Amino acid sequence: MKNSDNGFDAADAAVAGSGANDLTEPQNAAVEHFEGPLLVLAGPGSGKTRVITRRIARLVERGVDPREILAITFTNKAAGEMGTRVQQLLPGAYVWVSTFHRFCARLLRKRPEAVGLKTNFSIYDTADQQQLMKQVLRDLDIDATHYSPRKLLHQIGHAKNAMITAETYARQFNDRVGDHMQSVTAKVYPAYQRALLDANAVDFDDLLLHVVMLLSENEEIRSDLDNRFKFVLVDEYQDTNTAQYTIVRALAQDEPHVCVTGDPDQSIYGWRGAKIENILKFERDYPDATTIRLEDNFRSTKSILKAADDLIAHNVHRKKKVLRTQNDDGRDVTRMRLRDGKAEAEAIAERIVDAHREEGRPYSDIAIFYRVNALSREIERALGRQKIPYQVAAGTAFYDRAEVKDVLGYLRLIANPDDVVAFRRIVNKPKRAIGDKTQQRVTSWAEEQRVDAVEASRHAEQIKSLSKRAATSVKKFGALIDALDEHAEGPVGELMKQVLDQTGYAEELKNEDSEESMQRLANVEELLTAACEYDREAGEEGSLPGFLEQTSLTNETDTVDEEAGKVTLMTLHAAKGLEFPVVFVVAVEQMLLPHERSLKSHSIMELEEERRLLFVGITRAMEELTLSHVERREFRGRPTLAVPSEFLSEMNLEVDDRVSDPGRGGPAAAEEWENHSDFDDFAFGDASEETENSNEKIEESPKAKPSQGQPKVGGLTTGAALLGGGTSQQAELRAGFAVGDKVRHPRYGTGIVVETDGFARNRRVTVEFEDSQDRATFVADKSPLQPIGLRP
DNA sequence: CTGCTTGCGATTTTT
DNA sequence: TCGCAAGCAG
Repeated sequence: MKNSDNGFDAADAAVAGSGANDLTEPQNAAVEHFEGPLLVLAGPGSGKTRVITRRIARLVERGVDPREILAITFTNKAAGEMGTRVQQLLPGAYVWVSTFHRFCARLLRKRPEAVGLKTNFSIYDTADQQQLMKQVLRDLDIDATHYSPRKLLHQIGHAKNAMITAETYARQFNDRVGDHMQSVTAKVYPAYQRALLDANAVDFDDLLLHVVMLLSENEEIRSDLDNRFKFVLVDEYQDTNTAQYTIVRALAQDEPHVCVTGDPDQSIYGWRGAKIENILKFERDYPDATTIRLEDNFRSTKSILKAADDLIAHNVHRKKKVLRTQNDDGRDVTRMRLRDGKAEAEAIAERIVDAHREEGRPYSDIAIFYRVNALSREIERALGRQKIPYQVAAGTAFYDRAEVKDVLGYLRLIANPDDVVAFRRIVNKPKRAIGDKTQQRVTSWAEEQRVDAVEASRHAEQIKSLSKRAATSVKKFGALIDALDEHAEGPVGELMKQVLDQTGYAEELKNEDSEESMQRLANVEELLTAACEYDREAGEEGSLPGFLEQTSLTNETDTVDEEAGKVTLMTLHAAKGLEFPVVFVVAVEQMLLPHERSLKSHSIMELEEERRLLFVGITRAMEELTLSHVERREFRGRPTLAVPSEFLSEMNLEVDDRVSDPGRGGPAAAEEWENHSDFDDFAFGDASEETENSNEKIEESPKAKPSQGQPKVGGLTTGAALLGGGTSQQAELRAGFAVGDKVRHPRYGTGIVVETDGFARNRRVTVEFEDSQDRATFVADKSPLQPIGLRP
């Protein structure tokens, strides 16, 4: 495996961007562009990262002070890589390369009081957020079963992404009747923010949002930073959310030398609040912007690029962009059809064995992508059977492991005694007989007395509600923290050793002496190593909050070995930014890719994001690409009929049908499957389930319910609905289907209307689907059929 | 206060 | 089907 644009060559260092001709013309133009806003639209594999680093080098060469340059990325990995490469081009020069979140954390550490924080604030991850939210709900007496912390946090996160503060949100939805969720959120959001502030903590979104506030309310700070960072570079600009966008704008107001790079066609994080519009409207935001397109692809074969181009051309909300390459045609891109998930996994495993044995492909050249993690299982099994080494790029991130979080919890509480989530996490770990009730009593007493939880523990005997026993335990805990506090100012490694030792945490793991506990002990030791490493690297600058910040903002999930000699399995999302000679994308099926959820939303934007996701997957491939789909897929234990993805028919692919192939899965097996009771449920949708079901496919045979009398809207044929007889505009559209119309069904994909029958509510349309070659009849009024394209 | 059981719920996840 | 989280007995 390689990271895209990772091929750092000696030439880079030697020429240091001095206009050498190892760059294409547009690449060179981007490097040479000096002042003023610059938009670089970079197609996949077009050498974007290389351009950015060279551009930074060139700026310095022109006399720009490296300290006036700020480069922002989304991931630590990208920041690290960019930092190293800049370092190689400009030895010794200090250019600030950082992620958005780290950048914001740094700013907030400098001016925490401006947003109501203290400098030692904690950074909460999603688990911490949920923990805190649970307490908030308990305090507000809100039923957590109907209003799950997860969902409420989702709402809040959404609002934060759109830069809606708690106050604004509350004002907007307080008196409004309607959406339950929103009115509950209106109550919960301010309380949650209050709780965060009380805990002297921020969540990831707050990191950005607080900075937005800081910059918008303090013109002095803003202009200072604007002038300090004369040149701002932002990578993956298509993934910025509203808060990030606002921050960039604030830093590029007086000195609008801002260079953003990205590819709208690779925007796949809309669901996380990323606004693809940010990059699309850049030229409007900065009217004198220069736009450069990097359209030469150095990665893929012509066949692969053609498939990618054909696919993405179907997106309507898009800036047209050419994809071209000097590379060979290469092998055809294959569309492989199999009987079921097992056959699919097996076929891929066999193909990999072949490629490895016959063609001498190293396993590390090969990657398998899927839409959802759950799909990795079957593939892992097949690879295991064939004894193919593989690695799954997902798994629980290192810092998400319980034992790691526990140890960090102690450090967090020592650094920030207000951190109630940390307090509650570790106060009874290992077991100290301080249960939920006791914890509750301690924290609420602390709140009343306006002291932190640790201070409350020190005075446990004063807490009237506690039993003598409980008070003793709690007081002991307070003394423990005091003892550990002694080491707070020293090296983090030393402090951590003391924590492991004095709390009895390490001992408990040792005593358990199971396979699992050994692993956990090893993880804890790894954390200790990381702490010592931090001490060494940070030197004088090192501090406990500094270490904690690093761990909170680092996801060690980047532990995918590049040269491990293993096949790599990962989600399509995780694949962004990587490249592999051989790529398989599995389960290219309706309901999976595009995913069910985007289909149900009936939103073109969401469907297009799914298409971009496949686009990203396809463009990772350098030489060989196989997209597979199956006839039936078992999902969550239920067998389901699978329909080829509508995206497949948007490309012109070589078909490899392993179902019709005799010897592989006979009709007998198929029948058995179809007799499964779930099948009926699936294909024909049962009225008893939901009336608004999307499965109102009627039997092809005239077994379907006969027309139950004509509607009393004589005269008008299809017009009834068209004139408003329907229930909604959607119904109007649906009822108006005519033979020859192109339509889309969320489950079956795209097709052509071949027959219509009945009127108004009973209007039925028969559609022939492109991919399954199946015909199906629907009640137009009730089906989720959507017209596509304009009727002549 | 802890250990077990049942039940629900379920994409994607840069920080 | 599976994994975690809330809910009850000892």
